Amino acid sequence: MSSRPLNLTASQEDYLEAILRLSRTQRVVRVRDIANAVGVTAPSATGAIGQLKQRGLVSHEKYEDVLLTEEGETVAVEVHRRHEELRTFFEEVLLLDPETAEAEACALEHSISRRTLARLETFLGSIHDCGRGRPGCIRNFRETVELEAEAPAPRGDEG
Amino acid sequence: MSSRPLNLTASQEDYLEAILRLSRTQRVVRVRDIANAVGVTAPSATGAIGQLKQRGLVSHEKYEDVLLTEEGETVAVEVHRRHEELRTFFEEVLLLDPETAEAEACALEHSISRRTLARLETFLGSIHDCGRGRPGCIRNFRETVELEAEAPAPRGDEG
DNA sequence: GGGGACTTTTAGGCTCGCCTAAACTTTATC
DNA sequence: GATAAAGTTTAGGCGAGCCTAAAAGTCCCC
Repeated sequence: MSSRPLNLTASQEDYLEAILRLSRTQRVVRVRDIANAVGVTAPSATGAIGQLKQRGLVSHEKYEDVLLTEEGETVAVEVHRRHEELRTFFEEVLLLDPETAEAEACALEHSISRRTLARLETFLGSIHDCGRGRPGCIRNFRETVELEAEAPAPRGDEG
Repeated sequence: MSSRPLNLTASQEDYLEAILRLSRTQRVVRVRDIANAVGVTAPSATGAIGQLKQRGLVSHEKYEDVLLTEEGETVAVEVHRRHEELRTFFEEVLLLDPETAEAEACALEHSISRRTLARLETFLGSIHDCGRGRPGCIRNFRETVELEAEAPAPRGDEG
C-alpha cells in the first residue's frame, strides 16, 4: 500500500497526473505532450521528468517517450483520485459550475491531507444518499444557490 | 470594497495574517514576532516586510515596529476571514478535530477562490440550521464519523 | 540519402522564498 | 556611560520552477 512519504512537490504531482491522463488517451506519451498538458515549455518538462525519473516514478530514455513506473502509476492514481474527489465535492455538493469545480480541484488537490480527503469522501457518501427525495438542509441550500444564480451578487476578481 | 487584484503570494498573505493576529494581542508588533509567527528566520521576515511595505500594505521604519496600513488591514482581514471560514467548515461540517481543521485551513486558504468560498459560506449556513433536531444525511454522517473514530481504519502518512 | 520540420536536450538566466553569517542598532544592566 | 544581550538588517547563497535561445537528435518525404 502507501509506504514512505515521498514528499512530492505540487508541481511534480501535476506532472504525474498529466502523464497518467495522457497515457490513458494515447499509445505513447512524449515530452511535448506533457509540456502542453502541464502548461510549461518543453525544457521545463524535460527537467521535471528528469526529477521524476531519479525518484523512480517514470522511466525515460533520451529522446524517447515517457512511461510511469509501477510506483509512479500508484502515486499518479492517488493524486488523480484526490483531484476527482475534490471536483465531485465542488460540483455535486457546493453546486459550482464544472469549470470552477475543476479549477478549484486543481488548485487544492496538492494541499489537502489524506485524513481530510477521507472525511470528505464519507461526507460525499452521506450527502449523496440525501439527495433522493428527502427534504432538509441540502434542499434549502440548492434553493438558495438557485436564487443566487438568478440574481447574481456583484463580484470582485477570482482567485 | 475589494478593488484591484493585488495578486499577493501565499507567503505574503501569511505574513499579513500573522501581523493582524499579533496586532490584536500585543501593543507593538516587531519583526521578531512576525518571524516567529510565520515560522521563518528574522532576515526572511525583514525581506518579506520590505515587500509588503513597497506595496503599501504595512508601514515600517528601520529597527522600528511594523504596522498594517489601512489597505493592509483590509487585506489581512479578508485573508483571515477565508481562514476562519475554512476552519469552521472543516471543524463543524467535516467534523475534523480542531488541530487538523486548523492545519487544513492554513494549507488551503491561499488557493481557494472567492466564488468557492462564498458558496462554502452559503453551505455552512444551510448546514448549520440543519443540525437542530432535524434528521437526515447530516445525522447519518455524524454517526458514520463517530463509528470510524471508535474503530479507526489503518492509515498512511499525513499530507 | 539530403533537407526541412519537429522534438528534445543543453546552457544560461530569472524570481521567489528561504537560509546562515556577520554587521549594525537598540535596549538593558551594572 | 561602557558593555552585554537582544533585535534587526545586510550580504551572500541555495533549491525549486519556470523561461529563452541554441544545439542535438529524430523523422519524413521527395
